[in-house]
Amino acid sequence: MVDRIRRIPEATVARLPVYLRSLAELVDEKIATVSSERLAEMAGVNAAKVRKDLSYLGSYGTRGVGYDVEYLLFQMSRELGLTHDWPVAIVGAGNLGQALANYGGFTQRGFPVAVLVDADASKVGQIIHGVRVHHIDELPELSATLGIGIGIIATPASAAQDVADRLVAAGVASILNFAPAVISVPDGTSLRKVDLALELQILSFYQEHRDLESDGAPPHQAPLAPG
Amino acid sequence: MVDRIRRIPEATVARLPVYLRSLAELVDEKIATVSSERLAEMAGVNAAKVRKDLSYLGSYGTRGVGYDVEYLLFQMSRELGLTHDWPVAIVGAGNLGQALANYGGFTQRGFPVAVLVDADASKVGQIIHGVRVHHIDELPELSATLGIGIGIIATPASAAQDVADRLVAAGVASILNFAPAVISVPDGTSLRKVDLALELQILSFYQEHRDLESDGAPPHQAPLAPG
DNA sequence: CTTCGCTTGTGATCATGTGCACGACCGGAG
DNA sequence: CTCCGGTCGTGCACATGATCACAAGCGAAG
Repeated sequence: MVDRIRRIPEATVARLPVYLRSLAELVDEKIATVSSERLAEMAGVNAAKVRKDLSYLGSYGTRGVGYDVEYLLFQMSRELGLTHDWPVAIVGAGNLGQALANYGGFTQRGFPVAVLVDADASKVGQIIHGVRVHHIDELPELSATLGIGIGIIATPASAAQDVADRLVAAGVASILNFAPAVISVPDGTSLRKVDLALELQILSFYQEHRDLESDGAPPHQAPLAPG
Repeated sequence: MVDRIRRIPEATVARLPVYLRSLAELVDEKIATVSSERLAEMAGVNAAKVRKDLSYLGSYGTRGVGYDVEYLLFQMSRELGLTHDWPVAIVGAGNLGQALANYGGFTQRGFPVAVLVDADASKVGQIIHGVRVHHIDELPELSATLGIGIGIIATPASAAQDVADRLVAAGVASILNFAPAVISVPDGTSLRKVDLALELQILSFYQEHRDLESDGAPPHQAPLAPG
């Protein structure tokens, strides 16, 4: 592979964080090197896939030995852009928004909740888990001042598209959407979604079909998220 | 297509709930028929994909006209197993578990939270949003009595695999995992995961690479979840 | 220096998913 | 009855992703 022509496949990108977490566990256990096979087991994937995925990052392994855990962890963090913090803005200070602000896992993993934003003036000024609620009209200034890199949409579905537009207008190029709605963003903006009801409905489908197909057909395999 | 040989592709299954939501909107707007093109726009996908996806359910469209909204909605609900409720058990009554129990969207969409379960005896007996907390050892009886179809893991990562094993042992064949850990389940059990930190890290990757590649390379397209 | 066991990196193959293009078919107009 | 605009259903080609299998390369032992 030539040096800088590594366009990393989307499917691989989605797995890198899983490897990262596995590597972090290995560091905790003071394990210095790891084989693709062991890493595959920890990440719940196939060993060949691990090797191919890691090869997109560069040739960081040693044949006959494996991968140096700390070095690989560092390289992967660098590739994922986790060597610095990404301040996050949560839009929507309702149930979900508050719960997300309360969830400590974000800050701990380099995504500090810098600000909560809501359209409801009566919520502005409240402090939730140490984070102040601002009015959504302040988004552009807040984004610039706080260096917001990622916006999280935690509003009702009806407001989601408008909020997405405002985030884009405020210069936020990465959006995580929790609202049960399809939203569209311009090219150059990344959008991912988390939809709980959707996940449950997918589970429902497979369960229902397991129940129905009690005749000879082979059982469904456990289907995992598309990434 | 012969009558009952419709093995629906995984990618299609993941899109069905999105179509379902779009159809529900159309019903609200009293719209009787819809073309694949319109539905595609609402669901944020390609029209040909819509037609192919829907064709797996059967030939429910009319050439020159489109799809009957209500009829298609009914057929899709049936296929997804949404004609009856799926009682859900949430394992872990901490921050996340309580937030999930509070989230009304589940019950509303046919997934009532039947019970909260925790290993901490001091939490047992509490009522959270109308749902009583039981001890995790009671899982088998609860599962049978309440007809639990789906288990939601909302525990710390360290407990996730053990909880999954207990759910499977209690006869729960569909699991939604919120814990940031890879867990494995036997064949015949469906497993899906929701990992917030992972989503943020994926966004971080693309943002970092947009920032870096300010030279001639074409911009990344907004990457959506693999389904 | 040579051999040997082990593990990586990757070419090749197969499976799955996407998108186009077009024939099949419907309903309405004349 | 025939024509015609419109939309579905699907065969086909292409893109992406998963898996296999194996040569290349490393380190240790003798």
